[in-house]
Amino acid sequence: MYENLNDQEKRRLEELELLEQKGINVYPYTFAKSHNAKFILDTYNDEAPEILNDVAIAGRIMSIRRMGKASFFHIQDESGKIQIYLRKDDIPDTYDNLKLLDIGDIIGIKGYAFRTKMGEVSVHSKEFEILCKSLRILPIPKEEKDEEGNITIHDAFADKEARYRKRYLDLIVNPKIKSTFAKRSKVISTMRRYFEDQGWLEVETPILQPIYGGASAKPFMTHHNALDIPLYLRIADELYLKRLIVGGFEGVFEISKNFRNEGMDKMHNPEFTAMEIYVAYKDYNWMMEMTETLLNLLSKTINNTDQLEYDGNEISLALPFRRAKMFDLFKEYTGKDLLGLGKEELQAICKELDVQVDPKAGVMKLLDEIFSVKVQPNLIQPTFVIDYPLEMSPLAKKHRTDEGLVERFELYVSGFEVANAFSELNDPRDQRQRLEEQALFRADGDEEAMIVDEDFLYSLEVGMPPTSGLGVGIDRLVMILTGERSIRDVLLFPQMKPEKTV
RNA sequence: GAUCUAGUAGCUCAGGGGUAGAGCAUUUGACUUUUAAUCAAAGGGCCGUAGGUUCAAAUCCUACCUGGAUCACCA
Repeated sequence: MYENLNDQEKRRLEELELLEQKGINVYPYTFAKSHNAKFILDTYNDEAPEILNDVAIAGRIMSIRRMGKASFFHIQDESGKIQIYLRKDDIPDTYDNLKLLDIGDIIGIKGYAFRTKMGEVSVHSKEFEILCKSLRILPIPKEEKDEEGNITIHDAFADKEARYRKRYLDLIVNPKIKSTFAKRSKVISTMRRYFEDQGWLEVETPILQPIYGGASAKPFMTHHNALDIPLYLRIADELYLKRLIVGGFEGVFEISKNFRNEGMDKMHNPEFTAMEIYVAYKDYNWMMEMTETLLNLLSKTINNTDQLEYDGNEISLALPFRRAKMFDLFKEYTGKDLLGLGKEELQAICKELDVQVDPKAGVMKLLDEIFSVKVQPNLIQPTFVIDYPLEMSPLAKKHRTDEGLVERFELYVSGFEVANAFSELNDPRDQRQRLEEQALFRADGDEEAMIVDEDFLYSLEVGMPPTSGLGVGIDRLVMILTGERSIRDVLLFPQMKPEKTV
């Protein structure tokens, strides 16, 4: 049954069997915890230790120091670590069973809190109970505390591959990362509550879609056996959420996974969490205010401040955020007015600016390239980039005054995109024309161009009120708010190449 | 996809053609307020995988596998 065990693991299995031979249930059903570690450490009072005279705590053994007839363990629960003290005099019948415990086992302790001679608040155990035996070895680091209380970690479990593949080990031995995921959870719950408070409705739309759309991306494909049809995993929620605005909801949002069959790097995971929201009778100006208010709220809720540090930069999420027209930013960072320029002119400018481009690239691609290289890295402080060229944005409404542009913004923080929003295109004639253009790009070999979705067009023909929509990349937002540089560090289980044993 | 770089004990790493190394972890013994506990002794390895060069390969060469970094692709 267990064949590839090393000597340490075999010994643990033997210990488990020994405990069972003594009639001990190594995997019992419950344990009545009364406190967690942090509570005891926070509330222990040398003047009145009796208030913690009767505590029951449980956790995973993280260190063992046996001293003959007395032992010190550290156990770790969700809140943190606490030391426990066990003495043969207190538990003469079971003390020897401690020898059959290892780092990684989970135990329950009943006893009282006290402070040791060395000054550490601990729990003096009157009873202990095994709650789970661990058969595998944890990569436990050693912590050294100097006289000022500074902790130095030795032999940290730092191998990124191992940490991502075995996240449970990472969480056990690097408990600090828990706070990243607690913050992630709080970002989502705060956002959800904010939207609900405005009266907007959280909805769920299909992940399996016969026609995918709402973004320029390559999809994952699957197959439904009973219907014998291909289905695609969604790349965006947009087209379904807009149908709901057509249906009469005036504010809908969805927080969900999207899937894109593209490259992976520290900004991209094949599945990622997006929040999309659509609000009727609003435009992108209103949406900018909502977005900056939301981000400011999130930062204050998660980090208690609207200031943050990311990638060595001090970033202020104080209101309002900067708004800058895309073509003004081009002027600012390249010194050139690119508005209305053709392909040859842009190619010449790329050469002059030393921006490498594909010779086949069209006007949009050239603009995009110049933007990514010359403008984007400068957008450290939160900046709404507004008013994009029409061809870049097939679902956005034409600008009310500027020919050739659409009412769109993208929010950049620390040089990367966090949010994307439009005044949504609701003229069905214009929408049909734009999607048909996409179909031409597609026929021309652009795998990411959008597909004509007749039912979506039908819904616009039924009529969608003026609407503004926003999409936020939750993973990137969490990166910003937690200071993490890689998307893998804000995903509990990032996608990895399968391990091959060749 | 390209380039660079890494893979050696459970963990963190050293070794760079000639007997496989350290610290921690583990085992045994001592120790009833220790805390990187300490002291004494012991066990533990397909040196990522497969080929090649060589009298001899963890070490040199080639390919592959799996990471990391940078770039490319990509909202």
